[in-house]
Amino acid sequence: MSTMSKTLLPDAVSLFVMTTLKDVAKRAGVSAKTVSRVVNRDPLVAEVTRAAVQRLVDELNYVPNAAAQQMRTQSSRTVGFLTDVIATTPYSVDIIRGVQEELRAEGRSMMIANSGGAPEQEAEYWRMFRAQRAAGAIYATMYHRPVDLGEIDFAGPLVLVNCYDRKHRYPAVLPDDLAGGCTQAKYLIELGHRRIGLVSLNPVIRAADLRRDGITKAHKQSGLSFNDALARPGMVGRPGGGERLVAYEAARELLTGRNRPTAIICGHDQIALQVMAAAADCGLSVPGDLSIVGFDDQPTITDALRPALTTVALPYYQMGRAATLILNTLIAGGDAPLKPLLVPCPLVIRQSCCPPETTSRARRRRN
Amino acid sequence: MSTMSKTLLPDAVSLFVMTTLKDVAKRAGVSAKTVSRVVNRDPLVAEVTRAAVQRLVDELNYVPNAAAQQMRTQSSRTVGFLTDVIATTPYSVDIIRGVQEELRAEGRSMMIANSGGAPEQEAEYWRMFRAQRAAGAIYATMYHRPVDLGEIDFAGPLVLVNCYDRKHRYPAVLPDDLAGGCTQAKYLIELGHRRIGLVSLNPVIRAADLRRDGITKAHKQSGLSFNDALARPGMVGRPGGGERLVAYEAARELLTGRNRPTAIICGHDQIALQVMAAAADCGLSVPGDLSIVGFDDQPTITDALRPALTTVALPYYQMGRAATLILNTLIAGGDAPLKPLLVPCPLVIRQSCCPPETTSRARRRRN
DNA sequence: GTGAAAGCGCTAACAG
DNA sequence: CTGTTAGCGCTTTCAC
Repeated sequence: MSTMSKTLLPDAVSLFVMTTLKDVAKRAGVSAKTVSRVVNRDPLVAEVTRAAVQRLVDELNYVPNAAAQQMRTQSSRTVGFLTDVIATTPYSVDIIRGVQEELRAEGRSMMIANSGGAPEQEAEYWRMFRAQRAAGAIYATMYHRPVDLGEIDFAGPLVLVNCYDRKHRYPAVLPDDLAGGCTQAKYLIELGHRRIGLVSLNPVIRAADLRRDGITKAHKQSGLSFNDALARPGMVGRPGGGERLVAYEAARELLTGRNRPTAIICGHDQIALQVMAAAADCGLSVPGDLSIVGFDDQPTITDALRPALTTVALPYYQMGRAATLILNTLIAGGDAPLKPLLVPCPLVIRQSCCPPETTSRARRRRN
Repeated sequence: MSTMSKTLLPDAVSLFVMTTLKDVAKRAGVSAKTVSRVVNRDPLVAEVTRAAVQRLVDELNYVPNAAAQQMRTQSSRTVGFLTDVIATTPYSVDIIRGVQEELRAEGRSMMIANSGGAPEQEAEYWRMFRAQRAAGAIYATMYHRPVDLGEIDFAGPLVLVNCYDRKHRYPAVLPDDLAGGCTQAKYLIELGHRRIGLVSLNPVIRAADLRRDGITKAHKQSGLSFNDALARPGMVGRPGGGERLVAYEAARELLTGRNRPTAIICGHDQIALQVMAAAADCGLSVPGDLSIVGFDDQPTITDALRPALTTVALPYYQMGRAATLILNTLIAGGDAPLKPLLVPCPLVIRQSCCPPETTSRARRRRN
């Protein structure tokens, strides 16, 4: 049995008359304030009263009206979450999961909006967050990039995820792409590879540069140097409009050219997918003849590939949590780190890499 | 310049004192009600007054307090969106996009929550929606399945997406998996294939049965019959815990056995990925020696594969929109369809299928 | 056309 | 320990 009854407003917007504090108070024979105390766990209530009221609260299934609470306390438990293009990189939605997990811990709720990248829609949603009097907001992009937020129509604390404001006005949480690139290269170097190829992200993307720097750094740390002749872009065109995968062709070039690499670092798992296809078409076995390491760790690809793909994970879930922790601190009046928080990208070892020497032997062992 | 000023509550919860109706009214030298009229586009306001008030509204950047509106009108523009495990099937988040698109058209906002499948958390979130006095709710699962919602602590209208209540108490929007399976088979049959294999979804999943029925139906319609001996599960184990891909092994069985199929229908794109790997390892070229058709249309896989994967799309975005249209109708006091709404799954033709006769010739043409 | 008064459900401040 | 009063920001009702 529900305690709500349905009625209709003139404009046919449905309305649920729900149990109120007063209802509970009346039935309990106490004042509204006492019920309020019980519901809010105020210890200054006699145990007998508390129990009696609580019983009625449960029985009537009373849930306080958040709007009324918000009005009275002048404070909101709602946080706004705004994204550009949700789900272009599928697992980036894990950011949402992470955010929600932390919000839940603080008893906050999340109002979500997705602008599709259109500035007018963004403005509309900031306004919506303002209308809700959101206590704070998180702005997330679906790939790592700088953003121009301009003058935002929202005055609460704001934390950026996967992006950063060019003017550094807001705290940001970013994947540590430089270290990630370093991790990719280091792993291959430690396996013994010396001719390492790169089929990179779209060069116009910030992560592409950072990863490249990481790869160079890893080589330097081992007293080696990365051979630029073995690097090719795996994607070209404008991101979010006409971007094209050319990793297959790039990989074929690398694999049929002189000085064929024994391992290839990929800008992401889709690129790895194409590099694997190119290897197969060149008659090379993976990892026997060619080791491949991806980026992102998109389970639908990495687990499904044969051999399963060794990759570096984008820690979206952790980034969502980290951003929310910062936001919670800001809402509570605390301070945020001045510099972007870099979240590490862990290596996920599967079956697509092995030492270069043991080629045919390793391959046989594997079968 | 912002019109908000920041202060702190005793418990350090931040609060923004924002412009109110009264502020605008005072500055405009009119009553609060008049400002309310202007903001709500009530035509019964003198044009001069309207313009003057509007100017101040813009200048002070006044946005009505949704909580106060909700209290006074006893009606909420908020809709709750609850999911089980967001992002296990990556593109299922497109449901969110679809929902949001339709909500925006109605000026509603969305409160999102994700239970991870835990019943206690679900209960917590229904409570949260109740606290917000949400006008309605959408419950979405990340793969097509029946759900036991039990007694839900929410009395507003509820629409299910990608799932249905065993007791059929709520309207549901589902992908038309039967027709989808039919589409897969029909396409191959029309290309001329007569020995069609199937590497299916986990048999415990409802869609597996429906698709199978569709495949059988397509064969019947062409006066053929589907050969059960060419069917294998591509996934085994409990979904959402220990589920394993075995499509590679299944495909090898089919491809090395007698009566080798000239085409394989896959339960989803990851399965197709493994089938493609198996084909390559058996020395078969795709589509020359073997046509492959997937399901889901996960762009990260289908566009990245070489050859690009012909597949049947799961219409998540449309499903989200359809569910929200139904919800909007219900909120407005209208009726919902009694039977689940089946959304068609369109065929997306790429490069992984061709007629069976032209094997080697087609292959050469393609290169 | 416009304004004054009342009240939605809740809690802060204070009184008892 | 418990109750009373007042008011958060808005819109409904009704009067002018």
